[in-house]
Amino acid sequence: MRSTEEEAPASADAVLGLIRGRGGRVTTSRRLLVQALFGSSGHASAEELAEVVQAQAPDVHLSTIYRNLEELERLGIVTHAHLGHGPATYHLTARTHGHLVCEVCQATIEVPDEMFASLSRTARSRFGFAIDPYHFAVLGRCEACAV
Amino acid sequence: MRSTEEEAPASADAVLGLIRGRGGRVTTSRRLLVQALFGSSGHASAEELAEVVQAQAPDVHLSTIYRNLEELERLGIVTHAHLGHGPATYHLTARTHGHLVCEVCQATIEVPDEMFASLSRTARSRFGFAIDPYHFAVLGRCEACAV
DNA sequence: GTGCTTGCAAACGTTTTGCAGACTC
DNA sequence: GAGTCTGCAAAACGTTTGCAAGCAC
Repeated sequence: MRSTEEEAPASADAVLGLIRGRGGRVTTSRRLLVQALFGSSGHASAEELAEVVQAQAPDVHLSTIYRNLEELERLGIVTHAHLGHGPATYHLTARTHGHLVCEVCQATIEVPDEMFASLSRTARSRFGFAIDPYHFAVLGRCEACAV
Repeated sequence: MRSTEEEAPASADAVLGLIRGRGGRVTTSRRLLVQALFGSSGHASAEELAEVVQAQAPDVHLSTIYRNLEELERLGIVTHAHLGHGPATYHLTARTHGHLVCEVCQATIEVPDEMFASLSRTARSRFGFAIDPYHFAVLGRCEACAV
């Protein structure tokens, strides 16, 4: 379901090497951003990542974070997900996983891939459609907020 | 899965009666909006609904459409769904259904409820989570855009 | 006349873009 | 030095809000 294009770079340095290999420049903002991604639990918005980066380099602008995240997505290193309303969250592609998000309290449950196996199979056989269960969370109500 | 609170009003007039019954006023913009919803195929954005309304009453403002849609959602008559990036779509609650949306070409497939039965069961038993498969579409790739 | 509703304008939060200067290679 | 990357400011997008005037009841 998750295709490993090449190998996923396992360290910040490996990612920076990949950037350099493609003719890109290794700048302070990029180094710090990649480090922030490796250090993040996996649900960081652009703004949160910016704060981590800015702790070390206060002048890095939010638009630079967005531009670099976009570039990292093009390289397949980063993936974004939408967990309901509010900002998108960014994480290393290797750490991708599905989410259940409560519409009421915003609680987020990370779910194992096999939960989508049946839906995935049916969508493919009935509609030729390959679902990507990671891009948008599945909304609903958690136990505490049940109606 | 879909609870019929009272009966779903079956006509524009019935909806307007419901509004009046709650102390609300039946205004031109409301009448036209409700008619637009009954006339719509079911995937209309606020802006598209505004255009339909404005064909008859050009001065109706987009913000009025948003306020009225909000009110209709409070009454349980209207539901909105997010089909990927871009604006939300609004439709009569009675016409709610799930969606598969292609990340590449935006093609939208309406899917029968039972496609989510297995996911729904597993989410409930494993996490006590009641999924709402209508609020956010399931993204992926359609047959034509498969990788 | 009461008070709900409206149009307008302005703000919102998230993300994107144009530009001239700064930096990596 | 060539060309990429940056900060800043401003715009874009969909949506929400404050306000005074306008309309349904």
